[in-house]
Amino acid sequence: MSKKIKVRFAPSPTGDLHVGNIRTALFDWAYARHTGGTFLFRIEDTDTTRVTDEYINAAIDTLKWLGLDWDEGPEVGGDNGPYLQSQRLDIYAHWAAKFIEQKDAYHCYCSPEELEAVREAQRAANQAPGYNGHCRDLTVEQIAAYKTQGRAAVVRMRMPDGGTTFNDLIRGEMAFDHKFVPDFVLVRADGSPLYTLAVAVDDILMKVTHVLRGEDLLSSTPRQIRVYQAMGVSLEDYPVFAHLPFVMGADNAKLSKRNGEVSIAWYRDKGFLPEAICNYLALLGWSPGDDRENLTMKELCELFTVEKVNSSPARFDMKKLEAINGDKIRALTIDDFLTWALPFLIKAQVISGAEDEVALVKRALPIIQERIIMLSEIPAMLKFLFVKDFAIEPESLSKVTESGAKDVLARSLKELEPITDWTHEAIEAALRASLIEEMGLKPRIAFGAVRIATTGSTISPPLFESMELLGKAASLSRIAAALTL
RNA sequence: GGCCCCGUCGUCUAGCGGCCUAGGACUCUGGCUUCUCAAGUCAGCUACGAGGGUUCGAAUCCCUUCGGGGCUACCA
Repeated sequence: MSKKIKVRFAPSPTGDLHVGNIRTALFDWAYARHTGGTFLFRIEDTDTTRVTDEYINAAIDTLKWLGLDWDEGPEVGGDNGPYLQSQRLDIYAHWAAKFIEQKDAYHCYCSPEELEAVREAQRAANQAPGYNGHCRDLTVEQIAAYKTQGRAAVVRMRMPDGGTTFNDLIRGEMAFDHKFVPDFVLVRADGSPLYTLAVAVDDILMKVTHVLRGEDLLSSTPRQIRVYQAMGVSLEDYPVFAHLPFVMGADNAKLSKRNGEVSIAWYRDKGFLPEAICNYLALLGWSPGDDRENLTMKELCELFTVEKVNSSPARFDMKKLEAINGDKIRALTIDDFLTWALPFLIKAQVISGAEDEVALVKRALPIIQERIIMLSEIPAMLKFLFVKDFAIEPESLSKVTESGAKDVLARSLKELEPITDWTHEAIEAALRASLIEEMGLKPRIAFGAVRIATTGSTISPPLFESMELLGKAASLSRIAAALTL
């Protein structure tokens, strides 16, 4: 029996989680769910100068919002915690000491300045910059001398001659010659651990079986494997690696602040649905193999396999995300749509959230559902139903003050006044009979004038439905008001 | 510079030696529908980076080349 699959997502929250992080998290999660395995969430906060509590909490919040639930990690706990590396310092210290004792690692007394000088020289000589092994085999006298100078040492892993090979699930057989993998630092001079130590130790201790991560970590894999060896892990207990291709910005550079929106918080504020974001991101670097594209989270889990992940990088395309978001919004039930819409309307101060307002919003949602691609468009679309100080947008004013329009409005007023059952059918029947048939006007001209008078804009939800929602009193008073302009 | 990864329409992709005069989706263009805007629907544009091989046959295999990206930290 093969062991149960455990996939981990281990971000280093040095800022808000961005699109690339989330795509990785999504794949990690989907793979765990697909295989019936465990999804583990770990915070890599060994770089205390860059990771903050605020970012950690934001990361937790973002994953929850997206619906990527984890089985082990912050808040939910688990048998292999703690899941914040900053709380596991003693564990790393133990292994670092052991590595030194085993001579797998050694103290390096070179100062940052000296190392930089070496690299500078290497660059000048057109050589590959990298640690030159200066402190690999210091004598006791040399060590004593350094100590007398008061030098603090880092712990460096000794890379043996030879190479490392491993099978990447996405890229196949990978081979790295140790000539190009210099001895690397495990522990800083102040005693704090580095990612290089912590990832490897944690993946083993937390019994992670599959490491799916960004391809930027591909060339650091031999270092992780070196740590497994030093830990005495047997080959069959090494995690399996799969290096995901990048998500890039429009100009082919890595996605960044200046190159497309990266922060998931931005997408949330804009009114993208989590399911749309996940659906779109899943299609970046992966496809189910057939022509299916509109997938629910459930279908995603059922269909997702690492083998189907592409090896080439993908460009982020906002237009396609928008298209998918529009699809997802249209697929929402009215109750769900209402739940998503309300916060946007309240935040924009279109409504306060009162019961009668919510009821009206609920009636109005069906007519705007197929007209928006983002939830943030809702306030502008429904504003006309709620504004106290109604005013026609300046750029459309002329279309309602011209004499032809005046005739249309005057006639409309006359025809609408007697209507007792204020429904869009009755409104439409009355206006069509008078404006189109009797006055012989083109619908777009006639209805255009009424639209501007009642909704304040040339663009609105369907006119008759809008007027029904607005109510008879408000509709008539707005038309009457337009007549006086 | 060195090491590594990658290369099919504008974009995301299907394709894993013959089913490909390369399919789907988004975008774009045009038509239909139509009270505006959408939605829907129909049609169209556009791709195997280049050059060599291997083969009866290559987008699919090999080599070279060009192009893009990553790593080369006491970041992750």
